[in-house]
Amino acid sequence: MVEREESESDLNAIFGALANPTRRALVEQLAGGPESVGDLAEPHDMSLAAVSKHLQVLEDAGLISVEKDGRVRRCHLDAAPLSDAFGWLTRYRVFWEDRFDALEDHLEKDGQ
Amino acid sequence: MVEREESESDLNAIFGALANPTRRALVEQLAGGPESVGDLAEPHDMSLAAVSKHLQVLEDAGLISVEKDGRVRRCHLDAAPLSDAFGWLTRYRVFWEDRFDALEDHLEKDGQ
DNA sequence: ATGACATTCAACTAAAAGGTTAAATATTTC
DNA sequence: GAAATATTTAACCTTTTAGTTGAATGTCAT
Repeated sequence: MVEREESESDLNAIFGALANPTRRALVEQLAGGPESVGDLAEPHDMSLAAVSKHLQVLEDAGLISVEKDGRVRRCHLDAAPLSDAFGWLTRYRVFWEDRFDALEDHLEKDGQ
Repeated sequence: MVEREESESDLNAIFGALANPTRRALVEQLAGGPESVGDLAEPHDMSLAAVSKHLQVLEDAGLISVEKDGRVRRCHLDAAPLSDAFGWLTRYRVFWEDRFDALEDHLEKDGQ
């Protein structure tokens, strides 16, 4: 039984990780499947070291895990912690419910 | 050609706003109804000026709006932008539902 | 008009974030 | 074992964040 609670620090780390566009892009990339650090870094206009740091932030937030495979580090998405963020937001869903219907339509039409 | 409904800067601001526990607490307070800056600040162990700055961050993210009422500024929740964050997270929902399928249980137990 | 009240602004500080380049650490290949 | 590859670490820089205190602003009550 995996007990996941929304601790303050978890939400700090998770929302903090998602507050950066490079890190959100990395999550999107990893949604397509595991990738090496180098491959993840390639589309980004910054040094490999910078991307490596972003990946560390994502790992600290529990959003990715890194598997050592020879000299390559293969990253894969571990999206479960996002459910904590999702859960927090859900509390306030009632405040935008009118817009929520439109959002669902939008996601159904354009989604994935 | 990254087509996205939510603009980068919006998500940066929204997730960034939520990455801080004081600001999440302020959102929770405002979920109960509009409150003055002073009342909002009272439970927090920091100066009024600090809370005022946090409220400014929330306002910049579009999460609250402030109405001038005499010498009091009354803040009210404007949670609609949270649906953008919700929408972003929804894309990855499949990644944690596949593995855990426990979100609903989780929300039922801890949530509301 | 004076004073109390509610809030912001300004100036400052310390720490964290986001980036750089160069060197270090593994690991594979020749 | 030397060179090439993949990635991290270290040192550094600049900007942002989160807080402080004290002065300024605007409004209400007397």
